[in-house]
Amino acid sequence: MNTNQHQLLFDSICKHVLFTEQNLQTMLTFAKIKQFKKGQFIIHEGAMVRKTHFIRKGAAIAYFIDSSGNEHLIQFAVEGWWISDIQSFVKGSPSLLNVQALEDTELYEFAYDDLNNLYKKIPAIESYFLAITRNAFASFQERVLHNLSLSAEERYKNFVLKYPKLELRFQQKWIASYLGMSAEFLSKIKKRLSGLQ
Amino acid sequence: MNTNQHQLLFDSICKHVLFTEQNLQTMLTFAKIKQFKKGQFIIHEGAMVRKTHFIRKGAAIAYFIDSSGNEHLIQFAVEGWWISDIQSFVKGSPSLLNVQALEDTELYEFAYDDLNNLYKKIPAIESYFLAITRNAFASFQERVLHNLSLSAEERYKNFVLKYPKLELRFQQKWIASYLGMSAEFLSKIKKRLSGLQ
DNA sequence: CGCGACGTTGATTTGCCTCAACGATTGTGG
DNA sequence: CCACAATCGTTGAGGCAAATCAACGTCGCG
Repeated sequence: MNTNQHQLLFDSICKHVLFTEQNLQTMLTFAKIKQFKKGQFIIHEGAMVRKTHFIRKGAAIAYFIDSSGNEHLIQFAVEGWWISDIQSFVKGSPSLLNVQALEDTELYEFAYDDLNNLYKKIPAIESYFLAITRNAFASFQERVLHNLSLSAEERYKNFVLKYPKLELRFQQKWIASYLGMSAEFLSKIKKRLSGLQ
Repeated sequence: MNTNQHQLLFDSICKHVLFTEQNLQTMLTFAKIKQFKKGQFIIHEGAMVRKTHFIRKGAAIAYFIDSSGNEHLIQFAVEGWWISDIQSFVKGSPSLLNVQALEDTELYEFAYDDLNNLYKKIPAIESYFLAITRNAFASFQERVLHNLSLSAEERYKNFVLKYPKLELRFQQKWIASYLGMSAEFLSKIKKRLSGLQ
């Protein structure tokens, strides 16, 4: 097992805390590496999976299906991002979300209990999770703020500025859902914007 | 300084991690206790305050003022809750939010750097912050989900069920703002609901 | 007591949704 | 590798949930 193949995870951690290659090796003994084909489910709604995932390759989404059968995108993830159903992960309750691979995907899977043990062995990992959880929290707060204060068109323009790569990589219906508008309306917004410039 | 007067903070921490009274005493040496009169600002928009606050008594809100001058409520807080501008706190950027006391309020103030030092002395505090940040993250995710999938009336009914005490304690205009609807529309919803039962 | 903020109610408007039909693209099995 | 299906994106018509605007009653506070 060489570090090179785990560079993405290593870098992600080093960005926030002091971390050695030895630490990484220890951490990896707690991880399962899994592969998913495009379209496969990483977590199924209703499943009891107290796990979180770090994507090494590919892309995935987490979405919710409401009582009318409409799908609502909660989160995107690509290489270097974490994805899970945080509510289920924290509370140990059944998953409310589906997490699905949108491309062939390779990821690290960590179980809740294993992480707690890891924190004891390597406190820096807990610091790392505090840092990234705080960032995720801040970005969800920003999303709420945008939902409250911006029009559909402004939200879309904002999204393209913030995530130009996601815009190209994910289908428009998912982007529309993420932004809280219908796919048809996003299509009209894009037409309007391209006509203007 | 006796523990009794700090029971609320102590309990909040003990709910998540192992914590001694000695730990609490150490933690308190890093805290400032402050008082605010009803209406006073705890954090002003634009201020550089890398601080977070735990409310011992009273009530506060964090809200955003958009480019049209409309106020949007991001967060409520009462006794036993933490409140800050998380973005500003994490990044060290100027505050985007106003944090304001809605009643006479007493709180503990912790500076970002002090907390980092505290984590080194008492690792349990970092575990505690990971736990509560994760909870806050999960509840913002739930809020996004509700915004995406529920009608205004459903969001309101949900809110009353989840926070019956907040419903009584905060003005309706703030509750409407929190739920992403106009104050007038919330008024109409309440009338409709009271008429039905 | 009087002023200003808050809450209520109704009339009108609007941003966005829904539905439907059609073109474009992608995936799949023969 | 092509044919066909399925999914996705586009466009337009019509509708609705919620916003906005305005007027008035009410409450709390200096």
